[in-house]
Amino acid sequence: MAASPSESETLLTPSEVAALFRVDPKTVTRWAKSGKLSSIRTLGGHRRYHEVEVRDLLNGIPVQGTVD
Amino acid sequence: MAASPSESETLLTPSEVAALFRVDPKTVTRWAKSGKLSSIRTLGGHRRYHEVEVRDLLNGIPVQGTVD
DNA sequence: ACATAGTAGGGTAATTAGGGTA
DNA sequence: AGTGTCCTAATTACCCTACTAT
Repeated sequence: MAASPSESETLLTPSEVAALFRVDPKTVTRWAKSGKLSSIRTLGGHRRYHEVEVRDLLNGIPVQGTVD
Repeated sequence: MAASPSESETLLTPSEVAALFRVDPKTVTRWAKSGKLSSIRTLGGHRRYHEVEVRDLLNGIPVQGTVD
């Protein structure tokens, strides 16, 4: 049985994603707001990103249907 | 086991690469478009270059199979 | 409750992409 | 063929203060 993909996923902080792309953390936030990158919100409002999605993006694999 | 080369690599901005080669950033872009230099893209379309590859090129070590 | 580091938010300057040209 | 420069539009970086994460 396949569990929901939303669970058991390693989450990355904005600064970690920023380091992988060599951009500013604010830029990653901008990507999330634009819907270019899906994001989870902590109860305090901070964003967390799926590692698998980020790594796919780094490898040039486009991801679809991701709205913040 | 060889992991994806896109991971765990320090990336350089176009201007940083340009400074290392003492050329205009536009020239670095042309190298990437020609496939002479591999590059990844930010979600906004800006290019980032692998530092190790740039270092090798600076040392006269040719790199193969790099298509923009 | 306190301290440190990271993040959200808004606003402004600096880079970059892309085409065309010298 | 290869590089530098000019242009506009888009993207990204840095400034700040307040709030969250640990």
